[in-house]
Amino acid sequence: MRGEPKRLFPHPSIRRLPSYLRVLRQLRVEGSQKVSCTRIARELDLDSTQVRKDLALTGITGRPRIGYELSPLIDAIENFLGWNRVTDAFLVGAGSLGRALIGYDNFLRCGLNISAAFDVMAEKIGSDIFGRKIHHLNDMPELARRMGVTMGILTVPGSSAQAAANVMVAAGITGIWNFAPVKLDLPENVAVENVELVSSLAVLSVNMAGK
Amino acid sequence: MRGEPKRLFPHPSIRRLPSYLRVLRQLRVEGSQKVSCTRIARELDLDSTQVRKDLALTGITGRPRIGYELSPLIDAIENFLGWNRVTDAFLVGAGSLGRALIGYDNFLRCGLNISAAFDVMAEKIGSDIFGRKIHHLNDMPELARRMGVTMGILTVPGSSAQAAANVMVAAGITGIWNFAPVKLDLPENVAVENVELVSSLAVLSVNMAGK
DNA sequence: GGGGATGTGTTAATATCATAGCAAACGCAA
DNA sequence: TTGCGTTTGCTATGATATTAACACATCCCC
Repeated sequence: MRGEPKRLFPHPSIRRLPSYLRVLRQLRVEGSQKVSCTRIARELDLDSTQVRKDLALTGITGRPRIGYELSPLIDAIENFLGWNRVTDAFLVGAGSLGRALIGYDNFLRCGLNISAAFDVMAEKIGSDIFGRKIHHLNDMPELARRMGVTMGILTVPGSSAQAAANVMVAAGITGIWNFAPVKLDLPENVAVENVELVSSLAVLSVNMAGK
Repeated sequence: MRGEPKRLFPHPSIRRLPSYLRVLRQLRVEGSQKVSCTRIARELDLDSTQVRKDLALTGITGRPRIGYELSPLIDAIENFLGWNRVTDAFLVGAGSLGRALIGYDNFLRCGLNISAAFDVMAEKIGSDIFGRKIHHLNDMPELARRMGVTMGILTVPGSSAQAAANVMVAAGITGIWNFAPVKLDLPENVAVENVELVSSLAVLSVNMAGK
């Protein structure tokens, strides 16, 4: 038996939505006002039926022979993902990966604002990365409470990930974006999304070997 | 119709193998000499049957009531993934993400050695990151040929990703680990693995919203 | 030695996801 | 207005992946 008993929406679909958003925004910049699934599918090398199904679960509806109106569609996807509002997040682990994520301006389009960073190394505390202050991890509970932050990004080494996650949970974090190569042990009510870079590398490795 | 017609091994299984490897190495450090699927499954919150099946495709075999011998199992997985040998790779895009990847020592355990970096910004050329020289992208073909490098890591902004990828292909790269939020248009014989960070964020977003 | 507990390997069943097929909706051109 | 081609939305088929079921092998304890 696994963690989540039922899934409301298919994971693969959710993972594809951001790429749809990308091409839709691009098309809008280019001046389009409507778009067909066929077009999106061609752009991303997917099946058009699949695109249609994915879009359907955002609740939007298209018109035969026309397709979808671009702006409402973009709004629908953003709304579905909760990216139409800005979500503040705290980053834990001000190493080079953390620095890279803070500087990654693409997240703004996803409604993600990394409002502060945390670490435990004394020499880092007080300095800042791209304008975000680095605080001591111990100050997180108070700051999270005061600023109402519930999302955390974990970019510490694997060896200290669980300990850091514990502090985050104690601070009231309910969603952790975990970049550490560790299976975190967390309460039921905390959502986790693991970014396993090496898993991705593994796929590339076997694909290259198979050619 | 999609790109790859047939897949030799199930993707989900391949993606899980590195986490098994992590657990197994940890157990070895702790002094174990054998391990059961049940144990691994518990450690990672998976189904034991699934673990057994995944391990089976590396070709190794266990013994009832005993489990698997640790070291041969680790070797089998590493061998399956091609991580028992060092693979040199070139990194394109010496921004903060590129820097983070170069400094990520975990890749050594995956047989990945980022041997040089490339960029197009004049002020970066000639300097180095963690001991890796930054060359001009135009020098890549010659260096790739000379050093026999066939794997590339793409960490440039989306807007310049396709152009950079074209240079990589021309340089003889046959596998691209793509961190740019773009669907690359590449020849048939080049393997790509896309790391879509925002897809991962999307999943976290809807999971948090659903709690 | 002889149960019992545990763990593998395999086959079968289920759930999930992707793909194909088709009718109805609609704009466009004649 | 009428026929044609396109595109949606739905249904059903097929592929893949996960979970369950079970027979057999091995060790431990008695």
